Amino acid sequence: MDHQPFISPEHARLIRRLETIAEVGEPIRRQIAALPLRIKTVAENEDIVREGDHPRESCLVLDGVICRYKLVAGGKRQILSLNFAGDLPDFQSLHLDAMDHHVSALVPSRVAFIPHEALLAAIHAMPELGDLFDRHSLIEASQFREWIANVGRRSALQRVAHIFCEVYLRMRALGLSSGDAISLPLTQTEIGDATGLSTVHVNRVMQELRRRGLIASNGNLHTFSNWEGLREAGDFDPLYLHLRPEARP
Amino acid sequence: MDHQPFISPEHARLIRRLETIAEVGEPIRRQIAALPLRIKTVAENEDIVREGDHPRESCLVLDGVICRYKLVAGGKRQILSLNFAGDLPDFQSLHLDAMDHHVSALVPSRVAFIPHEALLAAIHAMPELGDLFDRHSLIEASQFREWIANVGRRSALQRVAHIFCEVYLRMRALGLSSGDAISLPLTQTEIGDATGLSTVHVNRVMQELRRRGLIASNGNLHTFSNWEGLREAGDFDPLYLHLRPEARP
DNA sequence: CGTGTTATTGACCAACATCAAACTTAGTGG
DNA sequence: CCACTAAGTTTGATGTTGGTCAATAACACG
Repeated sequence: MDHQPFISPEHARLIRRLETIAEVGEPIRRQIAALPLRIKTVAENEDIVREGDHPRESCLVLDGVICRYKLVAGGKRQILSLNFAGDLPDFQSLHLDAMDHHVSALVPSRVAFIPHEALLAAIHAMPELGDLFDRHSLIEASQFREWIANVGRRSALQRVAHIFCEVYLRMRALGLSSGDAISLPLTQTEIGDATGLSTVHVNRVMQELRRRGLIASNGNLHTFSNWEGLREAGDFDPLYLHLRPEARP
Repeated sequence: MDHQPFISPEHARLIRRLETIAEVGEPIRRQIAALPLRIKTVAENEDIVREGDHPRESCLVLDGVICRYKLVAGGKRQILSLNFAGDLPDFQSLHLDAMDHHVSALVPSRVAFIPHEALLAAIHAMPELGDLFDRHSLIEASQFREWIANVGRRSALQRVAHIFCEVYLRMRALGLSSGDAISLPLTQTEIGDATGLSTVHVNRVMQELRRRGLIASNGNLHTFSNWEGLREAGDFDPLYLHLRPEARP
């Protein structure tokens, strides 16, 4: 009879992440635990992968905050996603040869690279793992869709409130929250790049959110004591995150 | 020795679509050709799938123009994608139980429904088909990312030019263009819903694009005789479409 | 302490939204 | 064939959200 295999804290990050969206059985855990990881520390604002690259490994976030972004004519930046421990921000490179965006660290972070061939072998050996990654990718696409609606059709205040709602729920599902608070080291410029707003306007919106008692910020610690109010202000419906019932609010 | 299997025009749509992003070998064609299709005609503005639904089949576009959209607080609509013959606008429902957006027809269209169990069986029988669908889904996610940047960080004129560039290249890859022109029955309100702009402003931007000689519209027929100019005006780089070399400009 | 980054403020401005009306076009039924 | 209608386009006037610029304040860190 098999005993419990050793699972490193790094592999555990990925397992925990996948558990937020589906049940992860023992055989899959084992398969994941056997993936080779090349661990790397990245500095603040260091690009991990750049647009046009042809990566041969995918990146797993271990600690810190990673973002994906694009630059448009005129040098303006659009952040496409925020990623935390367990996320796979360039899983796509497994099936697409060229990167269509950059991946970078917003704060000093730790990531692990998993060779594509190891991922393919693991998926081949256990198709259920492939299903899990499929689900992961499709949920990510769902998050992108919500962001299109967010920057396309919501007011500045709604956009900022919405992004805080999303990040709060996702971090909570990953066990990265403390009660109704999260530690999120984002500058107002970065919030603007994620919501399509200017830094100055983000500042004014944040003040308004604080004034309304929807967000209390103390440095990087953001507290949401009036979740229902924030949810409403941000026109937020968590359906699109497709979280498992266990990971939902 | 095997003879060529019969491939219906409906199945051929899907094969042609997949050929725009990867090589599709004979065994895969056969697998696709065996998929059961339930064909349906849909009226203009008819919802094919609604947010919250739990579909048990995925929808293949055969003819017409389909869009996905979300509604935000205040009733404003954001179009998330435009889909043409061969597209699978709710392939995701294969792995995600609840729809997080609506799918609807912008003009009278024809679609086919493929039962999830048939898709799963086909993928199980031929994992390469699964890889192909994975690639399809990941490219779709890439398009969503580009749309985030489009509505988030580009000017009105850039947004509209960009969307025409994308649609032109995609339709051309599918064989739906006639030289440097496409027939695209979109109202200016719909263009606004796709770009996060008001109808009135879309009208003014379209006039400017015509004035500059970048788009010539005659009813639904849009001609792009100055592709390079349009590309530049829209800050458009086709990399994110991940088209096969054969399908590129 | 000095230095660099981030947050905040105020003044001003531009892009785009909104509102309302006129115009065009494509059916549609008598 | 011709009103009649509905949908879409276009125009003008006006309003608002959010951008830009520039300066100051608050922090963090060596």
